[in-house]
Amino acid sequence: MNFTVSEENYIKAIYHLQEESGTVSTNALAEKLSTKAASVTDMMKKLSAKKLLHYKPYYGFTLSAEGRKAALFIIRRHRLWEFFLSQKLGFEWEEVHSIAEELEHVSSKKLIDRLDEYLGFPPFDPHGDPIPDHKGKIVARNNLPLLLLPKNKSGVVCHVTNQSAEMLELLKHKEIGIGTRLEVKKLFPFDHSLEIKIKKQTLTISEQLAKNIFVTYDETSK
Amino acid sequence: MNFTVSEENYIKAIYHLQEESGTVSTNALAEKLSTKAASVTDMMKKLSAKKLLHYKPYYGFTLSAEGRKAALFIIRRHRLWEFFLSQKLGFEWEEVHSIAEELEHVSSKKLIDRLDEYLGFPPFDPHGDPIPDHKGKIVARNNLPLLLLPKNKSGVVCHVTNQSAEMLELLKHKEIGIGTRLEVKKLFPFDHSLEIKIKKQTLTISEQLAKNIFVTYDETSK
DNA sequence: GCATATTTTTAGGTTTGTCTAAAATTTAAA
DNA sequence: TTTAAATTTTAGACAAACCTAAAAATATGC
Repeated sequence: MNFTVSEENYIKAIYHLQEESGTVSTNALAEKLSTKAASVTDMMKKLSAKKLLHYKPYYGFTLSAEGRKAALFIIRRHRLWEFFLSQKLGFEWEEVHSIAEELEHVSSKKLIDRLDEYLGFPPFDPHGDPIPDHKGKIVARNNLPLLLLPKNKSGVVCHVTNQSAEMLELLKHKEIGIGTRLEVKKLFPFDHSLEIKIKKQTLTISEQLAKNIFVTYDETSK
Repeated sequence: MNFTVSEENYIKAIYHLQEESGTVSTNALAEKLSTKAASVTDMMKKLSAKKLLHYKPYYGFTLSAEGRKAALFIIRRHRLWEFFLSQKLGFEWEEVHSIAEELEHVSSKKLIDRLDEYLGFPPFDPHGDPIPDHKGKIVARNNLPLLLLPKNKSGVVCHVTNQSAEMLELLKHKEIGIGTRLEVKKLFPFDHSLEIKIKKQTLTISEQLAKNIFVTYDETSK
């Protein structure tokens, strides 16, 4: 199967929306892709004719097995390039997303499998998202939203959901990254802000930021 | 300046045709791009409106200074990716061209400059073609067609012009690559074939193949 | 349960890059 | 130098991916 750049962007966006919220509406997809609802409807007809999604007019759509498989290969390419950019070319994590957005459409399977090997088959990209393997298989992540981490128990940041440059800039400023070990010390009901400890420092983060941070909680650790 | 994939392919093709034969005709360009003359005329109007080429209907076209600069940056991207594919990912030299053809359209300048640095600022790609630097400057090559290499003087292969998979396959079979040192032993007037010596072996190559091989001739060597 | 608001689809139009067929222009040949 | 051949351009169409505005269908409020 070979897709246009536009088709690939739609497939990927549908996959992500399904992950985030289960359902995908025409308007939600239009917003995600910065396009208009009418354009989405056009493309839905095209993709459903190609059997990539189940589509019933007015009742939304979901990816077919084949569509999901296609999405996973696009995501594989995206995340491997992100890893390459960050690891080999020294890009900051807030820069990699937009460049990988272009590289992901280069579709030689051999290229991607070789790149994967060259990078040492990394299981996660720089944002902590899992990288599908050469068969499109993705590892399950055992993670917890930071807001649910028990107080005074340490966790390790493994994933951030929102990948806007704005949020990544804030995380970088606070020196929070994938792999950072931290503890929640206090929760203020007034504005739902949290006080957390990283190494020796104590700092405050907003509810909005905390919602986007996921940690692995290692029950045996201190 | 930002170009579409199509515009970039036209700019690059015009540059190469100019290099090869000085002039560029509508038909030659159409053939090079596997398209039709009418499509070429359409694009010529577009590119000349963008001041990338000098165009007078019925009298051909040449790249403007700006068009040449654009071409050199596209070629820079292409050749750096070729080098990466061959050097880092272990691709054979006949495989790199078509993959680089896609990668070259990813246009982040920062990406390419970082890649260049990562690769150690290579001056030549795997086919021996020079890689323009970050300012678009290209080094002059001091090379000689194999047919003009004096008999019994050794030269080093530095460049092959035809980059079809067919020719590269043949070169690989005969174990001739960039950097191979060889000598011309005999020239047969009947079919213009050559007998050459590589290391300890003697082998025969056709005129057709020899025409596409260029060597550096080091006068001080044996 | 009906009227109104929201969402989604349809209808019709635009741009980019392509095509075929016909017309215009230049080149070559007799 | 005049005519035939080859090349190039124009004219008109088409597909992909997008748009706006209007119509259709679904969801919501009273």
